[in-house]
Parts: sequence; structure tokens; C-alpha cells
Amino acid sequence: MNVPRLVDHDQRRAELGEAAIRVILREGLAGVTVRGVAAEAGWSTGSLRHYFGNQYELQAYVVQATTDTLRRRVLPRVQRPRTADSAVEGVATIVEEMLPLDAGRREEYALWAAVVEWERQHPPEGGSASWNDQRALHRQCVAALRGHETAREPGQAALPHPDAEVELWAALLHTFVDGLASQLMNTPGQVSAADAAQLLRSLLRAVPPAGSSPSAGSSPVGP
Amino acid sequence: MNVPRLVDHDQRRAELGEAAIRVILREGLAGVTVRGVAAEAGWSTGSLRHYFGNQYELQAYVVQATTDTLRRRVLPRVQRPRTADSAVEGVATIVEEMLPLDAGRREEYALWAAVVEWERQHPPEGGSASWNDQRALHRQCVAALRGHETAREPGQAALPHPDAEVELWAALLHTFVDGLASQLMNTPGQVSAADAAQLLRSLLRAVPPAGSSPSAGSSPVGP
DNA sequence: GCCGTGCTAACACGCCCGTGTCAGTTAAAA
DNA sequence: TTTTAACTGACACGGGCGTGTTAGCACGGC
Repeated sequence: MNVPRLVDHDQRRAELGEAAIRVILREGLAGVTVRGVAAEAGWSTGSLRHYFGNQYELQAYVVQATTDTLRRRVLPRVQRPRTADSAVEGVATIVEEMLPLDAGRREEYALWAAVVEWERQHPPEGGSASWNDQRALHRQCVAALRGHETAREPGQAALPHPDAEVELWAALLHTFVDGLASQLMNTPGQVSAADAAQLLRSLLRAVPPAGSSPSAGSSPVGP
Repeated sequence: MNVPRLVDHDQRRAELGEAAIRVILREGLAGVTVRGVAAEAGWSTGSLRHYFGNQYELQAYVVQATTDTLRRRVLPRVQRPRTADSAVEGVATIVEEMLPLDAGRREEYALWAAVVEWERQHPPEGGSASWNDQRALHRQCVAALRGHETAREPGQAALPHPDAEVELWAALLHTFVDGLASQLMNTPGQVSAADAAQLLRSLLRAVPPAGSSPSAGSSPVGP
């Protein structure tokens, strides 16, 4: 049986994925067209369609590739060891790794927003695995936050921090971070990076008010 | 001089605006095409283009009309008098008027998001009047919040609430509300309306921690 | 009744899109 | 060297888009 020249499909697809990411950053997810990505990669549409039969397949692959890229870029920064002056500063530096505070992180957030847009338009139907995976970025962050909160607090390391309370604080922080990111992306100039950093620290100082608990409702947010 | 039949341009444009709003709700701002809006209104493209020479003019008008519609629908609800059991509940019911907690408010938020998207793609250049106007929706809410905070707090009505502190709390709440709205729109099912209501009240209970101030930086957010 | 202007709607042009088809090319196996 | 299957790239089709043009229509004034 003859075996003609064979190209590494996975590598070609990865190459396509990088080109598509450039297209997303330039024109958004709607700009990820068969013709557009092929041109960006320097191919013809026929060649591209030999690897992706559909525009749907192309976009689905690109979204998955973008997800992986983001995980590889953001997670190490979030999880890298820190020597923070205070618990507030420690958590703040973690959270800031995911906020669009400079050009690089703005790119990352734009990519993430494109993934969210895709998953909103194409609900995962089968299993909720996909965007749960996305959310894991924030989720894993607030988990790290929990570690910082309970472990590194110098003065009150032994204070009772019931899981429900920490869970609530994490949910509050998660939501606040979403809002901060939304403001940084949608209305730049209205809130600067420095403003965002200050606001974040203000919230971190305010939200676990040392003694009094914010009276957690029974599981205020889903798993 | 002969004066043939004359139609009320403003009324026709308003009619077009309503059709365009339906299109936005169905297909998003990108669906606001000359052909699409004309078909939605039951006109021909030629007729439409007699009132709007450009797609740009059409979309600009639609965005403005949407802004006005939102103001007319949301502001009265925000400003209506309330008899709240507590300050937290009072502010919560105000803020909830702007959160996409049911189908109607989801529609309003989708329209508002379309306006924000437009203004992000077409920066106002001349003056920052336009989206400042948009932001005024939230802004005016947090102003109402300030009134509630200082006036209606039963137990500690005379406590010193320096303007800088209230300003900071308002900014924190504003950002939190943005995040809550973003989560409700982008990942429904992840956080339900009831979850959002609970989270909001948890934040309101936590953020002004009765006595200790969150140590406001000098003007943490712009005007 | 007639006119002329404002309005209407149909068509045409060029562009970009997704998709299908298919002759040509390439390189590994025989 | 020949074969052959995988790969390439160009073209065509249908459709939607923005926009320009233009013939026809309606109706207030004469």
C-alpha cells in the first residue's frame, strides 16, 4: 500500500490556530472566517478546508486552542510563589494576573472574552465541562486566595474561617474581578489600571471585615 | 410653490428605531443592517435610505434611540420612592432594577451592552458626553445609594460618612454590579437570579463595615 | 384636472462570505 | 521509475451586505 507524503495534521492545525488567534485579536471572533484565517496563515481556502470541513469546526478548534493557550500563559503566573507583605497584597497580586491591566493582559482578556462569546452562542449541551473549564481560571484563583487567606494571615492565622464564609468571600471577589475587568475593557479611560489596583485593594480590605462575618446565606453561589 | 405630501421624519425615524431595537434583541448590534432593519419595519431599503444615508447614520441613530429608551424605562424604576426595611435592602432594591434578573431586565441589559459595544467601536472623539451619559445610569444609582446610605440608616444616621468614603463604596458597588451583570448575562445557570440577589446583599452588608473605614486612597476612581 | 416635488421601491454593482468541485502536484512506497 | 493516495489551489455557485441609480407614485398647491 502506497503512503504518499503525509503532513502532521496536528501541527498544521496548531499553525492555523496561531493565525486565528492573531485574527481574533485584530478583528474579533466574527473575523475568524475561512478565507480570513487562510489568508492570515498564507494558505488557500482549499488547503484550510482540507483540515477543517466547516467554519464551525475551524472556530471550535480555534476556541479550544485559545483556551489551552490562555491556560498555559495565565496559570503559571497565578500559581507562582509569592512573598507578599500582607494577605491583601498577596491576593491582589494573584488577582491582578488575570486583570487586563496592560497590553499583554488586555490581549489575554480579549481572547478569553472571545471564548466566552463562542460558548454563549454555542451552548455546550452535552456536558457543562467546557466553560466550567473556563471558569476554572477564576475559580482556581479564588482557591489560591483561600490558601492565602487562611494560611498567610499573620495576625489571625488561627481565626475561625468557616468554609462557607471563605466561599462567600471568594464569590464576592470573583464577581468584583469580573466587574473590574469589564470596566477596564469596555470603558478604558474611565477607570485606569492604577484605579483598578486601588479599587481591588480597597475591596480586599473591606470584604473580610476581620471580626464580623457577612452572614453567609446557605451556599450563596453554585458549585 | 408646490408642497407635496410630507411625512413626519422624526416619527418615521422613531418607528425605524423600534424595529432596530427588535433586531438588536434578536441578532445583536451586528444584525442592524440596512436590509435587516428595513425588512423588520416592513419597508424597502430605498425608503430607509431616504431617512438614513448611511449604515453609520442608521446605527448612530439607533444607539441614541436605544439610550433614550433605556433611560425612560430604567430611571423611573431606580428613582421611585421606597419603603425599605433596612439600608441594605433599600440599596439592593435600587441596584436590582439595573441587573438582568428577569427577561425584561435581561433585554434592557442586552440593549445597554449593544450601546457600549457601539461606543467602544466608535470612540466619541469630540466630547466624552455620550458614554458619560451611559455611565450616568449606574452613576445616578450610586448617587441614590449615597442618599440612602446617609439618610435612611436607622441606627447610625449621625455617623460620620466622609464623602471620600462614600465615593469609594459607590465605586466598589458600581464595579460589583458590573461583575454581577456580566456573570448573569455570560454564564446563566452558573449564577442564578437568586444567587445574584444574595451575593449583592452580602456585599452590601460587608462593604461598609459599620465602624472601620476601608482606608480610602485619594480619589480612587475618576469623576 | 394638472403639475412638480417628496417619497417609494426595485434593480444593479461590487464586495466578502461559506461551500462544493476538481484538475494538478507532490512524495513515499513499490 | 512508476504508482498512488494525500495534499494543494483555483474556480464557481449562491447568498448577504452597503450603496448608487432610477423609474414610478402620491398628493398638496395651482
